[in-house]
Amino acid sequence: MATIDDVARAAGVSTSTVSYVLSGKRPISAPTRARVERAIEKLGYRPHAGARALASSRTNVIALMAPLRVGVSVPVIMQFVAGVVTRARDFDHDVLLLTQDDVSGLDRVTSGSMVDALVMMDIEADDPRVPLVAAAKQPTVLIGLPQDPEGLSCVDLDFEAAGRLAVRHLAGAGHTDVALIGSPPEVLRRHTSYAERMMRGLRNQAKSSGVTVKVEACDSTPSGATEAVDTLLATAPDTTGIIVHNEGALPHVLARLADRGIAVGTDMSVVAVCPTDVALSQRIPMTSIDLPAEDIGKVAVDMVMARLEGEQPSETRLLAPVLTERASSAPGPAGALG
Amino acid sequence: MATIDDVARAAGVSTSTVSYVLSGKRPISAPTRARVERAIEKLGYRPHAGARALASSRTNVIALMAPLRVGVSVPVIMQFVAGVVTRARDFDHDVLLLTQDDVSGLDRVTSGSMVDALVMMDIEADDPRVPLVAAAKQPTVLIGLPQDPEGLSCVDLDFEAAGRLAVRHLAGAGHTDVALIGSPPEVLRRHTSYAERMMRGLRNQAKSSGVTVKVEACDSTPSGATEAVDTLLATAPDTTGIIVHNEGALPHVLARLADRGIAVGTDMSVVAVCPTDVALSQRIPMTSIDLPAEDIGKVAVDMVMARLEGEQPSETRLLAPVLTERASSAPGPAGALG
DNA sequence: CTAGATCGTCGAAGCGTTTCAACACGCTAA
DNA sequence: TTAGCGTGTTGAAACGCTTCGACGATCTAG
Repeated sequence: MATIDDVARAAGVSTSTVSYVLSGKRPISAPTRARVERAIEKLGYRPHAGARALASSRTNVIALMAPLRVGVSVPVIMQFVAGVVTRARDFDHDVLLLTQDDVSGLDRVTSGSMVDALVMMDIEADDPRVPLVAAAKQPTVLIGLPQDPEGLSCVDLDFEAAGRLAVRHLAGAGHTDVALIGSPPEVLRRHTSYAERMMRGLRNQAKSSGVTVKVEACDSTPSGATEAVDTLLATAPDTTGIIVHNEGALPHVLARLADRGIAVGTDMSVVAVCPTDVALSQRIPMTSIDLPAEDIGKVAVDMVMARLEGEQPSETRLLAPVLTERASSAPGPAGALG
Repeated sequence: MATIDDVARAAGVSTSTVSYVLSGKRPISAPTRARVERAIEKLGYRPHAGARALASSRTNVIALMAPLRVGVSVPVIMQFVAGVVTRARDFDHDVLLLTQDDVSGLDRVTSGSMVDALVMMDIEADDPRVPLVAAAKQPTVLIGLPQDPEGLSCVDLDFEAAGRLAVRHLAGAGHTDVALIGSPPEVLRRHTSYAERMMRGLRNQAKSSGVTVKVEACDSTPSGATEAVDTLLATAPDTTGIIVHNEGALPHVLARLADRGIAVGTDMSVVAVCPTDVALSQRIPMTSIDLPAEDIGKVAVDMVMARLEGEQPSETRLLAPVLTERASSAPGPAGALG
């Protein structure tokens, strides 16, 4: 492999000149720059990442910690990851992938100066990783909200607004008895922030819209979904609007409704909270509040890069929810009000 | 951050002694080792990854190129990735994630010495990336088979054997008219190796088992699946056994069969080729040939590490398929033969 | 015409490791 | 007694880059 000295020799300049051509940190005359660039081209020169990191304390790599296992919906994770990786490239950075459970990896990559910054997904209310990254010298952005986001950068969908929006949509269409089929019980038990924020928005809006709202936890399995639907219809038989905030369960919820002879979009309005492509790949196109996973990933990178460049203060950004009406929802018993 | 020199000073030894304690490449007496380890502990010392990479030409990072976008099934990708990342950790390596379309990333990470080795997923018959990695100084393992695997390390499920196994299962249960609902047309058009290997196995076994086999390409969408099922039943109405090799379409294939009043597991036997968890999360538990994505990812890492350590020759490993019988298949018109 | 900026380039000192050659020491064998 | 050996440790030279201070040369203002 050619080194920067080889390039310098070939171009008849000093090592530092080549470096400055590469980094643009000092002005270089056009002819010199051209000579250097030609030499780089001819030798197929690539700077050695390790040497660069050593000299500059910059690796041009960011760490992404993602839940590669159970729990969160797989398509959502993939979209986050895709968003992070592609946006990182826009900033000339690569992505080192860490698994959620590899907590020691945090120390490894931060103390070992393997990365310039971190992005962590799937933050829980009382996440053990949060104190670790708060102590690290690298800036971090969390996707999701911990209990106390003080001094941390966070980004997420505004689930509270999403809850309100979903209820407002159904209430506006004349539904008076609505329900949420939500996250699995263990997610609720961990007080995961997005589930709680969703419910808060839901309940507040229900109160002010004058509708009732029943909440069912739901495992992301066929049987979990069946059970949730059956329990719901047994305990709240007047329900005509359902909000599903659980991508894994969604197809099975729809299947169970169909099995029971309930026509979604006619007898029952269903609003899903999920990525658009998931909403569109159900048995009927779902009215949905988009979970813009890829966008959130991109915003996370934007934020972490901003903190890397200038000394931006930490901030929390909650993305406004957008509801798109499709075939799964329709006016309810009281008719459209809006 | 403490450096190796700080540790040496604190322990009253030379820098190189600390290095040898860390690497174990030279014998160090027990008392000295203990002093050094105590100093490391006390100072919270972590070697600087860049400095290490520069001096040793080893980064302890491997690159993983994964299709983060359309096409291949998302759960499968995630499982590959999870397998690669967890196994890499067993070898004290981290994973740098590259997207499939970032072809220039190959040059960046190899020429820039950012990684020690590469793993590439979703290889196509005539993949433009293959010549690039063949020229790189880092060893590479491909998940999937290119046209000509000469001199390359590859690993994949033995799809040809899987095709045979699926037909043997159905034929053995007395089915005489079977069908494949397979990959999307564009995948077939690219002559993607796994699809072709599957069909080859299927056809060979059909011939020797004396059953007919009809093949339908199928988009991974609700409408694509509906269309495939309808066409199949129109052109081959005697079909009693279907092999589905398309996870995205699987739920919609089952839904369409149900809509047409065909009872899967009774009127129609269906064998899926997909990860076990996908097989289990359908409306009924599917008889399936497991696509052991996580295992394949792990094997890929094992292979690439072997090539990194010793100078192992390249090899191709095809994992034997395993069929698990569940509720979606049953004896056919001719009764069980086995 | 000169003092001072400005521009373009250079030399050299790091950055924090690994690793090679060398060496001191206590053994064993002759 | 000494030559030779293995063991444990050291000093110093890389590794390939960035960046700081310095220095001519050229331009500008007074």
